[in-house]
Amino acid sequence: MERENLDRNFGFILNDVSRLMRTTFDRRAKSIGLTRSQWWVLTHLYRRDGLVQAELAEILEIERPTLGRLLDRLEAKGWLRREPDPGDRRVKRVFLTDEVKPAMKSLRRIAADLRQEALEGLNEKERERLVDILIHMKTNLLNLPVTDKSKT
Amino acid sequence: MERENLDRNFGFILNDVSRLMRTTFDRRAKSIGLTRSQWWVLTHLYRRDGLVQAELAEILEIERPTLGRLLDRLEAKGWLRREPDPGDRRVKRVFLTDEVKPAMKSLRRIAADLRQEALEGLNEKERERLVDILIHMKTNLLNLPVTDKSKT
DNA sequence: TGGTTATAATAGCCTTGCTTATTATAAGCT
DNA sequence: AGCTTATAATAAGCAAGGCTATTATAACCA
Repeated sequence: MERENLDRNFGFILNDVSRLMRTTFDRRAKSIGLTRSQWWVLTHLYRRDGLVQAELAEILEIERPTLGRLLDRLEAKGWLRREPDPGDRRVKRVFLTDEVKPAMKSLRRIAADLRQEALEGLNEKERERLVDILIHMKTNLLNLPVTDKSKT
Repeated sequence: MERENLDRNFGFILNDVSRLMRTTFDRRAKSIGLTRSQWWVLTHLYRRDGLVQAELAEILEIERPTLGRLLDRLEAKGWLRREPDPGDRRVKRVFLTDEVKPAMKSLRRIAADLRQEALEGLNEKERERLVDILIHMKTNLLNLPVTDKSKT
């Protein structure tokens, strides 16, 4: 047991697969000028335009400063704009610009293709099972106590 | 189909799970002063000390500059040292220092605990199946053509 | 031998994560 | 009203990915 099989360490395979999906997507989307993370932001705004930054960060499950910088870049490139909230001067609401729509279509296609290629050779049942397992794991991880727990 | 279910987009769930594993590990390992990526480097060196940087990057499946900076930090903190190769002056070989061994034990424990917690509620068969699926996906992704393929 | 090609490591730049700390503004309480 | 607490956004700093370009050295070949 000193010699666990590193090649089947699922934590790192998970990491590898996740990284490969991200980098492949980013390479393919490069000509459009968007990364996968940026596309994901736009996708959510596309469904619910005018969100407050804090809400959007919550939905995307990333920290607010992380989202802040993503929005900086997206705004600089003209994909969205931030507008002050009339009722609360701390708040900024985020709105997509019109340039977004056509790009979204290409990106959705890139995403769908990549998903298809990644899952090639797995039948529908296996795919469903995979998603179920991942959701299960995510729930496990979100329910971990925040504290160190190096005892037990 | 305009309204695909974002919550079951496996690419992003995968990303979430991977990120949660990483950040949880890193928080727990913080007191030791190592990150998960750094631990992974040490783990491989522990098995094969004295590797050339390029070989190590290949094994870890990360780019050489990425590894280079990881090694910078690890070297600065005294976990390893780089030594010139006597036969090829371009090459540096990487060796663990003695401080590493005790830390490795704690980290292996943190990793095992986390793995256990993440997989809680999944039986052995499901776990095996998960790893099989992930390896399958990884193979798919590694075999993708490098080119853009926005046709097809 | 000398010129070209290939390889190892690194520098430099960009993105996206997380943390912690600041600043401005709201909300809530006495 | 005024004080305290909470919240929104951002700044600043660190880590780890990627990519491209540089530099030093080997290897190859003519």
